Amino acid sequence: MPELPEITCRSAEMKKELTGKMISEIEVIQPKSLNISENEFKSALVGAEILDVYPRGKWIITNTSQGWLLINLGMGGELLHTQTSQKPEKRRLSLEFDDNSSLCINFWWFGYAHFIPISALNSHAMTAKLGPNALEMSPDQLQFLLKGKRGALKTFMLDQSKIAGIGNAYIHDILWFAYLHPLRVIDSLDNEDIARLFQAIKDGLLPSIKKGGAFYEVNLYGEKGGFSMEDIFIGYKEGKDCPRCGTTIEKIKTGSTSSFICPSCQKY
DNA sequence: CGGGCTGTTGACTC
DNA sequence: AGAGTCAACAGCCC
Repeated sequence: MPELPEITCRSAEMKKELTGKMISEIEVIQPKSLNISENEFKSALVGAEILDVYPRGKWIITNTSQGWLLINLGMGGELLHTQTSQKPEKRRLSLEFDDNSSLCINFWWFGYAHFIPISALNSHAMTAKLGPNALEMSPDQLQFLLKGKRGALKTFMLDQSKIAGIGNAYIHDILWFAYLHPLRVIDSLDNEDIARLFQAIKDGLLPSIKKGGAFYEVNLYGEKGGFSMEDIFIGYKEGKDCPRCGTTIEKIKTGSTSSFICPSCQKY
C-alpha cells in the first residue's frame, strides 16, 4: 500500500540512483499495465536519459529526454535497483540501463507504467486531475477544498482528486490526531477542526518519510522501511488502548473500507 | 486446503 | 456531487 511517504522516498531514491543513466533495453512481462502497446512503449523509451524523478500523489513521475514515464504501484509493489545480471524473479517490467544496472518493477496485484510524450504531461488524465499533494497545501487551500462539500470526511481525504497522496493505511492516525471521526460530515467541520486536520496530515505523514517509509514496503535497495507498528498510534490496533485516553480502539466499517478509531477521542 | 481480507483506481450506475 | 458496486486476481492468515 504505497502512499505518499513511500512514493516520496522511492522518488528520491530513483532520482539519486538513476539521473544521468540511459535506458538501453526494456523488458515487459505484463503489457496490461502499459497505456500503449509493448512495442510503442519500448521504442518510446529505449535510448532515453533519465533527467528527473519526483512524486505526485501516489504516482512517481520520471522525466526523460524522450518523454515521461509515470508509475503507480496500485495496491503494493516493489521498485528494485539491481545489477542487470541479478534481477529479482518477481517483476512485471524492467528498465535496463547503460551501466548494466536495472530498475525492476513488480506490482503485487496490478499497477500502471504509462508513457506520455514530451510537452504532453497534462494529457495524462489520471495525474492531471489529482488535487494538491497532501504536504504541499496551505491551510487556506484545505479550507477551500472542503468548502461546500457534503459527504463523509474519510471519503474526501482518500479522494485523490481532492487531496493527493493519502491512502487507507495512514488515514486512521491522521483522523485520530485531528480528533475527527471518519464518517463525520464535512459541512459540520468548524475552523478549529480544519486547523487540527491540517496539522494532523503533517503529523501523520512526515514521521514515515523521515524513516524511509512503512515497514511493509522495501526501498530501491530491498531494505524495509523504518516506520513500524510502534510508530502507528491506532491504525490496525483493534482491541488495544488508545494511547491518549485508554479507551479500547475499535475497528468499524466505513463504506467499503475499514477504519480504526478511538470512540472516545473521535466522536461522530 | 480454502475462504476471507486487504488496498488503488476507473468505469459505471443511480 | 456523492454513494454504491464491480473488476483488475497476489499473498497472508487462520
